[in-house]
Amino acid sequence: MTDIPKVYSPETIEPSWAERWAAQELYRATGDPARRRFSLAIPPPNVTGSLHIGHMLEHTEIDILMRWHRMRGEDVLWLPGMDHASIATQMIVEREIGREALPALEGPDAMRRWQMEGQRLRLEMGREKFLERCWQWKEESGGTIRKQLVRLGASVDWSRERFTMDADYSRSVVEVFVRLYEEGLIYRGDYVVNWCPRCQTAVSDLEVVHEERAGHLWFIRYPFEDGSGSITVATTRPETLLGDTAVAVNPKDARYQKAAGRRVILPLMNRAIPVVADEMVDPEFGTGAVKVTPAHDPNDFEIAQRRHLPALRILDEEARMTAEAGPYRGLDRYAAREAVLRDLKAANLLEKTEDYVLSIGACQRCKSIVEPLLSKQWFMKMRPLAGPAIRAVEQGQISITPDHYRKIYLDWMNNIHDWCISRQLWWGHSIPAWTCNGCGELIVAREAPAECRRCRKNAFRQDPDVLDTWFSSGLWPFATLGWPEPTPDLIRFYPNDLMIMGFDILFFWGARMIMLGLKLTKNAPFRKLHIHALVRDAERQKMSKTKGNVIDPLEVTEKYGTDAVRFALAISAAPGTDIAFSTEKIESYRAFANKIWNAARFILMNLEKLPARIRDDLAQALEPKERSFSPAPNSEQLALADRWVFSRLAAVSGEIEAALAEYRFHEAAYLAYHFFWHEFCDWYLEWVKPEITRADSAESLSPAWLNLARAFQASLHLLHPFMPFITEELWHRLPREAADASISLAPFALAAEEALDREAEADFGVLRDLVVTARNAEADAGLQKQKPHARVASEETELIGLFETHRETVLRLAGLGGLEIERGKLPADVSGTVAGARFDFLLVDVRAVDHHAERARLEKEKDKLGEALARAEQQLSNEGFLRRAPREVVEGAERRRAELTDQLRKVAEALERLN
RNA sequence: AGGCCCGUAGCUCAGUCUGGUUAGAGCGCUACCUUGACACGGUAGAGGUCAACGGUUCGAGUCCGUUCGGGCCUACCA
Repeated sequence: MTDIPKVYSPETIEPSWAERWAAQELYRATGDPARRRFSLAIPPPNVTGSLHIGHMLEHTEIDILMRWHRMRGEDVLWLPGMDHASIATQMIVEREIGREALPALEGPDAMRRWQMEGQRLRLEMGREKFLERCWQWKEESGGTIRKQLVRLGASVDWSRERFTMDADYSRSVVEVFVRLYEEGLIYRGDYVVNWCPRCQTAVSDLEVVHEERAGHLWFIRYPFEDGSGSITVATTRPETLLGDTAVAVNPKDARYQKAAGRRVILPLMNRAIPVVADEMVDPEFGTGAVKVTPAHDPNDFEIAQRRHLPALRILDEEARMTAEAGPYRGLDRYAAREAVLRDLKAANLLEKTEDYVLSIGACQRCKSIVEPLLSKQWFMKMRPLAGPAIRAVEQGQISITPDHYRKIYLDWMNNIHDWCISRQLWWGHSIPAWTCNGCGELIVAREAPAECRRCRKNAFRQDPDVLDTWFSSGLWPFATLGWPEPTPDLIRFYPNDLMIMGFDILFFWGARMIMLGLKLTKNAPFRKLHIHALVRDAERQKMSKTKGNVIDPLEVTEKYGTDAVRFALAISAAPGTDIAFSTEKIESYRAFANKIWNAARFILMNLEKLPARIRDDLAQALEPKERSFSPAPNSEQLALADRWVFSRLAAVSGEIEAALAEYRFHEAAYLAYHFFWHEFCDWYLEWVKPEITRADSAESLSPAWLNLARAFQASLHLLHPFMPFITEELWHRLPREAADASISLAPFALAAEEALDREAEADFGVLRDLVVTARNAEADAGLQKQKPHARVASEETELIGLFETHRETVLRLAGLGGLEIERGKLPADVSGTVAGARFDFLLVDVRAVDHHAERARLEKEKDKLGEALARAEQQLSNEGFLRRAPREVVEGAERRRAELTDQLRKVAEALERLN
């Protein structure tokens, strides 16, 4: 029986619902062709980490939409999964291995030492063993993420879970590589790439984060070979001079007309190198002459290609000087810089040094300064892929929201560069390329070749590198559905209807998915791409572990309940604006959950008092068979409230749906919040309270009960996408016929559109105004406790009738002892008369009125009204306004003027009486 | 170097695209209320020259321009 606690404790109900939803496979997509489908693939979290608050926002937004679409009767697929996070996972596993080997280490340096030791041990243990460790890690960490998703109530289809390194998925990856290679869109070559000397791998442009740092610009003299003077170059990296193979000047630069074609002696190395002319050189910068180091600078590399200059690699994979650096061999890049500068100074070749702020690139993963390095890598040609991806967005096959991300996407696409896709790592998809041991032939194939097509030998070595993780993630929307096989799922659910992601991976992932999807499936991978906000802390700082301002979703979930956290996120999620998040915010929506709980508690407690037979009838009446509710005819007093609440339900449902359709989560959540708290609870529930708390034993289900139960149930449905747990729980506590059903599979909007009732809303509104006017008057008079008597008068016959009908309700809600209802106006000379637009109101027998406070209040009111009136009059006396403004605006102003004049007059009269 | 976003109540933000009532919300604050769902509550209230200046317009928080302040992104300036 009614053992409903006064305070809602989410922890007592959430975990069990979460498990039941998953265990019952409630969210398994049916594939039922009779229903409209709605599909979305989860942005796969990394197996490396557990979920953070940003994930929770993402999953909240997605889940709201998925639940909403499902409740609209659609066949919804939300496909879950994870990606293998090549570089990040490898780092973590290395560190683990290092930690095991050196358990005694501690202190700030421990991590780094473990990492180095792990890297060494990895090479020692070999590829196979290391990968075993990675898989082991993946099982553990992946399990954690899965548990978190379940706990957060994400309505995903677990039967279709995917991992980017599943066998089927890996086959898709190989297929894509081979196809693109055969088409010439993937190629291998020697280019200057971003090399991370710590991770020991190439990384793509996007994986390099730029940062401004204070540095220097060194001016170095390169003497002409013939001894006639010198040419001065400016550089931020003097140590790379050891690998210079030319000096370049702009051909149009008058200063260097005679220099081009001559030779200079490379300082310290005493090598003669040419001065070449190349357009790329900016005459404005530095001295207008630039040293050319083809193996360590992408620009220089291009110059070298054009001018047929050799490339000398003076730095190795660990950023130490190679044998090419002669006497500097073995030095670290920064030690080498010191040595070079010292020697230049000694040789009097360093002309000057200037302070200079330069932008420096660091590895996104480990923050080491990346080194531009010439090496053999695999690349994907992006221009041919970008064209269709630009058109798809420009022509609307894919819509990107909020709108300004569309422009950012197009801008990036239009300036795209080739993508370095090979990584010198072990954890990931091996590149399906083999080199013949006999003749060196390169063979790219779906499977290991049996014999060389050129020399017929049968010994090969496979390319040791793996693919960038984003290469495989780029296939996510279709590879998860079985592509390239035409599986039923692929046919049914591809292209996806929607993709939601954070801005930080728009280029990494979103753009590449679009390009690859269009290329490989001839289809956009999704029709809509929505970019969600970033969750920041209350001071709008980015959350980070080092700052210690992170909000851990599981922690706050346990403390405040998933529903509260979800709701706090949703109601803060205005498109295009970052979210300032705080536990205070969560607390206020925990209060909302508590409010819902207590409304239910009230209803359920009274429901218990009804005879069992009536409850059975109610259970039947709550089955939404016709998928729409409207108010059952009721007593005159209650009918208005019923009509009103169903009208509001119908209107609010529509507004929420409109907001959700445009990803205005904040608005949708607010609408549900405001309706439930400030309409359903504050007015409807209060209105019908006496009727349902009455203890008499009814023979049959009363319309009051039927309407209340239905309105409450319909409210739960509206709230369910935002607060799945509490709504599911309460929905089940209502009398039900089928115990195994779930609110998540029931219709979203239960109130029928026919329930929209403007007349009921208007009438209810006037009564509400009367109650509020009375409360105001009582508060002003300091009489909240006394239950004073009052008079109300109106010149409208209908209002008189309305007031008469609802006199009892008004008395109760306003806390009045009695109410005279009169036709006409109230005498203006009686102190305390409040004039509304449609009625006058007066407290009678008011003794202790604070005249001073009353006067102050009235003065203020008068000023406010006066200002508003002046504005209206000014507008109406303006001929331009009368001539040009639309009629309804002018009429509105006229009406306002009339109302304000009336109100102002009454306030002035009241003031006069006081004096 | 280019581009984007933001500046509205003490705090966090809606509202600006599509100009037109007396500019809203949540939290916080003040007063009153232990009324039989809820003090994670109820009732009422205080609090804003919408960053500044100029322009367009009958009318600007909303459109345009400039300035100031804050944040972000892209880029091969050696």
